[in-house]
Amino acid sequence: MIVDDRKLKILAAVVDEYVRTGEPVGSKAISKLEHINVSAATIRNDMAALEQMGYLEQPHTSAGRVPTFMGYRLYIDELMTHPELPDEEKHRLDEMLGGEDTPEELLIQNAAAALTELTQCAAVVTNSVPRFSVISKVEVIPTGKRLYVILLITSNGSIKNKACRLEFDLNHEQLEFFTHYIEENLNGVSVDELSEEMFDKMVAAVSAYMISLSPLVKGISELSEEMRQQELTVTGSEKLLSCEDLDKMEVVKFIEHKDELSGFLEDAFSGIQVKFGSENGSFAIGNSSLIVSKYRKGGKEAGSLGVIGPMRVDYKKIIPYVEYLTQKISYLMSDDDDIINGSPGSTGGQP
Amino acid sequence: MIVDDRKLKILAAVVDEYVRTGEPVGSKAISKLEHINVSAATIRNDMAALEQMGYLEQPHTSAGRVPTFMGYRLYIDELMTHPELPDEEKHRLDEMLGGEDTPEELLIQNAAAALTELTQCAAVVTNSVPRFSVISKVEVIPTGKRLYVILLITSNGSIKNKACRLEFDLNHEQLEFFTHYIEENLNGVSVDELSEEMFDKMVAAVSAYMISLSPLVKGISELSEEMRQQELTVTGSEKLLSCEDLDKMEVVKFIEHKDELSGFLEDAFSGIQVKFGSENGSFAIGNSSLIVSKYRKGGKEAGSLGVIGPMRVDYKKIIPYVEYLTQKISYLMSDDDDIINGSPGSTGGQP
DNA sequence: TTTAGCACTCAAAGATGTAGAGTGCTAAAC
DNA sequence: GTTTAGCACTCTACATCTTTGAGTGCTAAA
Repeated sequence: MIVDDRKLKILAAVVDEYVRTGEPVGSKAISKLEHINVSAATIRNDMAALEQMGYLEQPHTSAGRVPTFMGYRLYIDELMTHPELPDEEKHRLDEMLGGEDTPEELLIQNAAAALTELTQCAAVVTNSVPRFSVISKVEVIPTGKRLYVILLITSNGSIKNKACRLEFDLNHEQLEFFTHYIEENLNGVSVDELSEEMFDKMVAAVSAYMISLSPLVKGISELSEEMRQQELTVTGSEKLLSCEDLDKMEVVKFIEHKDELSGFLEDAFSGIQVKFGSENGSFAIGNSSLIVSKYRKGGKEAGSLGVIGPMRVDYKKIIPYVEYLTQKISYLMSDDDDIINGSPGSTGGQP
Repeated sequence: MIVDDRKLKILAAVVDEYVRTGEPVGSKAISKLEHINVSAATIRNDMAALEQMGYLEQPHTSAGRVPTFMGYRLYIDELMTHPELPDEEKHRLDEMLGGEDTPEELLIQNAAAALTELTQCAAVVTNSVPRFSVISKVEVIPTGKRLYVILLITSNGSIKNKACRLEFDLNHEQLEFFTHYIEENLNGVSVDELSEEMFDKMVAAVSAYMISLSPLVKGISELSEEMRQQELTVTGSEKLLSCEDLDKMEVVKFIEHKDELSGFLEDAFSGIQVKFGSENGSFAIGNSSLIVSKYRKGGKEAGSLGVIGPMRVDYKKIIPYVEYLTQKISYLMSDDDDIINGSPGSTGGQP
């Protein structure tokens, strides 16, 4: 079976029409399109061929054709025309994102809100994980009887704290020793490098000096674990429920277990990706489609952003949105970066 | 129209049956109940009267009757029998909550988990707001060029932090002055007492010394605002999605905007409360019912805990659960109180 | 005041019929 | 060889009709 140009053109036309109308499309409808110059009968023959090759299918004998997910795949990867977003749309998105001084968190939230509104689908975003930022400061502050607060600050400005109860109170000298030890071992280490073993070694080292210090190390370890954690947010999931193409039960299950998506997003390659619900296990809304891209921060991949909708979704419209937002956010974040980085080495002015 | 005892008895029976079966209940079904000794025809007359008074309604002419929300209201407030929870159930709940040394946070979480499991509805809890705890420590830590982290700790152990950028770097003396000033003005002040004016006065005071300190005061003000904020957690919301009586779209919207409930919970009176989704604007899942109660800490109302389910829910079962958990948590928290309070005055061991 | 009986109503579910869209196949035209 | 027109065929969606059963309201008797 030869896949000639005309067949591909017809496949593309079927996808476009189906996306537009939501109804199975027949040979007649295609033949009426401006850019198609063959009769309905010819199209019928080609459609039968495309069906045999697995790109189209018929819901029932006397219905038009619907793209299979192989058909969509071919369309997206090879056939789709990919227009640049017009300037006015870009400005609109810029406004929705917020200006240069918008905090990172809000930037991501705004992107999600914009995607939900513009695409009428659910948006999925992950926050920027500070993978390549380094520990810039660790403080241990006494706050009460045997009660201490650990404070962890990284070069990208994220701050975490945790209360910690020890078995004995530390005297000035012990606290000094511990702070000094931690500073030497952790300052400048990237969040991603921090490993279980590293902390085990540290526990061993400080225990030799004083056993009751080890809860502090454990606390720091937990904090760094928290920092590495990426949070996944899905907004506008109600749009999926009002979508006829999707099984409500599956949507509900997905909403309940959206965290499972997170591993999948991390594994993805860079650049824009389109995955169908049926193509993998963990993200299993049948008939659904996930369009994501990774944004960067300071040149490194930091998080993902995209859209979940029915497979029958306007890829021509959505892909440019996701692409532009990714670029813009990457740009805005890299811009911020050096302002926040400050002078991470400084442990500055304690009285 | 007279509302005699028999009519009330019949209303109660209709609610009970409807809660049990989920189907509109007819006169025949009621007449078969053990404690009802009149014929179906009599019941029909009474039901017609109850319908006219607005307590019952018919989905269509030849169907049985369903309680209106006025009917539920009357049932809950006046008719329902209210059994004491049997001891074995109490013990079961006690175990699910955890022992006396369970931290407050966990206590609340466990209560939510218990409610979800026992009622097969969503549970809603708010954390114990540190309204009456006092500021025990404020620190300002330099972390980079013109970059400072403010740390706020209260007597009940909650910790908040915030990054803050100044226009100039502070020298040792300025930082000392500021820390000292804040300590004098805020230590021992209860979180609830902190007011806008108080901070305005402080800004004025420190500005006289150095204008660039005011962002720090503003930061502290924002942190204290955050502290006063109550966090609302909804667990088991998936139960609502698998509930036929509720509109899935509304449920999903509620899950995404659950924060809106928080204001509503704060306004509630003490004691157990039952509110229907249709009875107020901000909590708008049609046909839903919210059963909440406030727990106390040290004699003062500290937070809420309860259940969200369909209006057709087993009030006889759920209300005792919520009531008992509220009492138990109030008891456990008042017990804990002095352990956690520690030594709030101490600003301890800075080198 | 309560009850039995009966005619009435209505929704849900099944049966039947029709219209229309779309197909595959064949034979003729290019 | 490829494309097209024509035609019989298939199947769904929709509308209409019928049946069934649960439940009611009303009336007259207990």
